[in-house]
Amino acid sequence: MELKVFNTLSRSVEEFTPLDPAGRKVGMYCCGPTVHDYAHIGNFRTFVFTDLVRRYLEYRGYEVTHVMNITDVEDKIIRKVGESGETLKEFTGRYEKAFLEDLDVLACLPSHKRPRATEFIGPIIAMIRKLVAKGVAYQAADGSVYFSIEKYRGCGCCYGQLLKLNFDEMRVGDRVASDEYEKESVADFALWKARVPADGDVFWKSPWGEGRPGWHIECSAMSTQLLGSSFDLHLGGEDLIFPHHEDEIAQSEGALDYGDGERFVKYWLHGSHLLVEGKKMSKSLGNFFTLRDLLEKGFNGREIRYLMLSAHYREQFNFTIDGLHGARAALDRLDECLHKLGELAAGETAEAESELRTRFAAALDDDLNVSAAWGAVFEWVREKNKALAEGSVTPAAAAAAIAAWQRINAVLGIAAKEVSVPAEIQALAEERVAARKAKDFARSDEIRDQLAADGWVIEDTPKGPRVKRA
RNA sequence: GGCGGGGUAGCCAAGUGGUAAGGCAGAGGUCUGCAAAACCUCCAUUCGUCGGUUCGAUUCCGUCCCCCGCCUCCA
Repeated sequence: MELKVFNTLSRSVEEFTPLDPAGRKVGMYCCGPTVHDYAHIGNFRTFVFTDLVRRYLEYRGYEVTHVMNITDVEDKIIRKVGESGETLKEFTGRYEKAFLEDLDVLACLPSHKRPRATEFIGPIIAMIRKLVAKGVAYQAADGSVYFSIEKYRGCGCCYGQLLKLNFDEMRVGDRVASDEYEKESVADFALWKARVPADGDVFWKSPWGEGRPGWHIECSAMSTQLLGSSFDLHLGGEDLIFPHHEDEIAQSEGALDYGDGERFVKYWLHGSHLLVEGKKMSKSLGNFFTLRDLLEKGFNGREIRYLMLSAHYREQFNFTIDGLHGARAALDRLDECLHKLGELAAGETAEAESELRTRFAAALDDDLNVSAAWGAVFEWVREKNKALAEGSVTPAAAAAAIAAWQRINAVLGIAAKEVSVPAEIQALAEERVAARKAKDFARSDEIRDQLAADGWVIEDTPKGPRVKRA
């Protein structure tokens, strides 16, 4: 089976074939966060999605170079820096650190490269220079440099690759007063923003005077610098399709020289947004959550990751607190099965059994159908549980099952953390065994309540008691 | 207004021109001193509406209703 993905460029599912003639190396760029606040779970759905893509490519044997940028200069950041009295670096550094911690909580693998916009001012300026030299960018009376869509189109280039655009029907001016800029056309976008007093100390020198980069240009400059002028995959949230990604294409294909059939990015993948309790997240509705909010409610990263991975990435997903409870229950069931298999395998090793892996890969090959992949996992759990209950699993078979699980969990990334039982808890459990033997049920129930109060659940199995974290 | 994505059991969510994965919740059972937990079994004659094509449609086409996203710096 071949891996197939939905490419926004063609609006269809296509077979994934890397640009690398050897078919091995894959370059993947993801639009990272703007570090001006703690990221919310909507942001993280996208990052969990990109993590799934990266992990599955690696599972399939590709050598992935994963780049995720940090946008550390932008309007909101500049405003907040001005209010906070901190330097740009202090301010963005704090949120960048928090973001990376959050990614780790969600078991998202760190990208191989993590460029910051402020560290690529040189390449950004170089790219703008090329655009100006080619005549598709111009400096306006306000000192800023803009990309001219009309001139770009005039060169035979296509603006509107990711979506159908109809400028006549667009509602211009809803968000940005069109007279705020001195652009030749409202459709044009800023490459370099001239310094204004409100920018404070945040500015760089450029051939067009002091200022700072526009938003879209950083991604074009960083991605092509780090992955080459053409690379395989570019991912992000669906809202970035327009204008951000469309503008990235325009800038890159406008500035760099591409041969016949060559283009900036081969596959564009976009993740849909999530709703929270059926509504778009908003602070006024009280359904706006950062990852940290959910952790404070007592949920953990794997539960949140599991929930985010329960729906297909191109479907809008309804994230609910109820769903998180469901995620916990589902993971408990999986953990239970793996625990039993692990006990039975007792350190034996074996080749991974193939059926689970086959079904799992078939599901993910189909445009990353992770829901179907989970279906395969849980059917496997039921089969294993049944066999375990019948006593028909050999230690070698258990080891083969565990090995298969470990292989697919390299993609899913939701392995349970080993929990060690403290000595005093273990001692209480043993005391309860003695009490039960002596038919002192009052005492044994008392111990059970005590353990429960300490956050431990005791299970009486045919092989004796088992203590678990509640 | 333009463009796009959806409506599948109480909830979440896959999927298919041939009769509906999976998870949660719920019900029954096994186990247990009683429980809990765990495990097993069951749980959509039906896929928003009304038509059409077809031997057969939830799946294709058309209509209507509803929800959601983007439309210039929001993942």
